[in-house]
Amino acid sequence: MQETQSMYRNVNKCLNCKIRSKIFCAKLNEDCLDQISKEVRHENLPKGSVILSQNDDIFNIFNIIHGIIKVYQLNENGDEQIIGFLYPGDFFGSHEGGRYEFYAQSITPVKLCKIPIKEFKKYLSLNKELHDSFYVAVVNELKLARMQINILAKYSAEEKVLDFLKMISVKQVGHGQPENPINLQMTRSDIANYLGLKIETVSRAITKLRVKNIINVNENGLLMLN
Amino acid sequence: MQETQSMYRNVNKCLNCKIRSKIFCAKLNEDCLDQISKEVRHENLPKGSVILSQNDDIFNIFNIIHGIIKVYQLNENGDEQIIGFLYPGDFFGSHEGGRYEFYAQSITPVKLCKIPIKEFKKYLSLNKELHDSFYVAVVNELKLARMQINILAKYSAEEKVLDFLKMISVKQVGHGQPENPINLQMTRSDIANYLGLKIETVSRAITKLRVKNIINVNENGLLMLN
DNA sequence: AAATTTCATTGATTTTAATCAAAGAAAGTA
DNA sequence: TACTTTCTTTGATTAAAATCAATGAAATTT
Repeated sequence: MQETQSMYRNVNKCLNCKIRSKIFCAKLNEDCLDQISKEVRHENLPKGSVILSQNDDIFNIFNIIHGIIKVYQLNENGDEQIIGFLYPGDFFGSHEGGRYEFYAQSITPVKLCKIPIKEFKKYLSLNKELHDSFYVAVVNELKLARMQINILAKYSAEEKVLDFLKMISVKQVGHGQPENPINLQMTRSDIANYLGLKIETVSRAITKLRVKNIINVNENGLLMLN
Repeated sequence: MQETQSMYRNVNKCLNCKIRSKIFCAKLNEDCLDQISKEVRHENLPKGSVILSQNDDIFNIFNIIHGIIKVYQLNENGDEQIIGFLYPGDFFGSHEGGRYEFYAQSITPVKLCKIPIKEFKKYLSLNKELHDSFYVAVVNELKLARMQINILAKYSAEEKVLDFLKMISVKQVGHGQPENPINLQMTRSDIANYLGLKIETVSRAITKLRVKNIINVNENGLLMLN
């Protein structure tokens, strides 16, 4: 009896999942969802939580239900290098080689869906569509990485910062939010790191863009692209 | 009779391929190699040839048999942004979405193995290992892209150039050559572009590294990492 | 081989971003 | 609420890379 209750609760977790249509779980039929919902755990974590670390063994993959995560690597000097920001509907943690390739840390409070990789791999090998959606996910990561390369290679700080703001705006739209205002949840320090700049330079670039009326600040202090 | 001759010639092309063990073709059995060798074409191209262009429909995928290729995108200002250099044994041209994601241009004379994607896809769907090796290839591209991000985000030109030289050295070793001397087939302009610097800055950085004895120039004028 | 073009290095100057420093704003804690 | 800490902006100065310019070296063409 208790088992049945628990089952139903779990089925609901996946069947009623708000981000399911956006993620690879959209490829799973009801039977699969039924089974896998027993394995997934929802986790609520405060801002600043390190969810996974580079080189750790992979035990779980994660979907972001809400909140924002920054993804970074440590370079050979031990310095953090941010390589991306993840939003609701994004997933992370799957890699060839069995070890995580980066650190993932929440920059807002987050709600995550945590799936044990061991259980999940069973469905991967059975479901070609599901398998393909992982391939597409990596291809997408590659596109984002190359977008970052194109931004980093720009010569002026102003261009880099403007491109960054546009990128976040586009990301927002992709996650069902309006393109303006730009919800910069990350700190200036995170932006600077992502762009290969110093925080003062980012701050001054934003000021210059405002003076040039390329962006402006709305009544709530949020940035707007003009 | 002529048909048979032609067949044998083609079989030999793949069976005797020098880079086969390094690439996805290693996953094909003799039967497959036999069949596919009828479809592949070898192409010898001079330095400076544009092999494929961003947004073109994908008709072929390519393996590099020898020579070096630069891969670049055009940014929104129409400027070239180099996102990688490819060496013998590297393959390129496969993408989700049916269109090439970048330009590929030879920076030395090259010999390529050209495989029609339409024919090749038949084997892909039948051979899981082959399919997986494509996934691994994308994951590898992603690793390289993130390596470039880590280099681009560095604050000093000297660090960027040194990291670049080390990267090329490691690439050489991965392709069976010694780590020294460093065979920089690309121009200073290409290096500068890859690193988000100007050619004069690259040149000066190399001079500084030499003065500091971090690198030196051998009798043939080639760079050596100390 | 000579001429031309492309590529690489170095110098002088200008522009830009980093650094150092301080103050103001926002967020978190007692 | 007051206090503390963190984050952001702005100013002054320094350091680094871009730009402008010229020369030298290498590769390509005739």
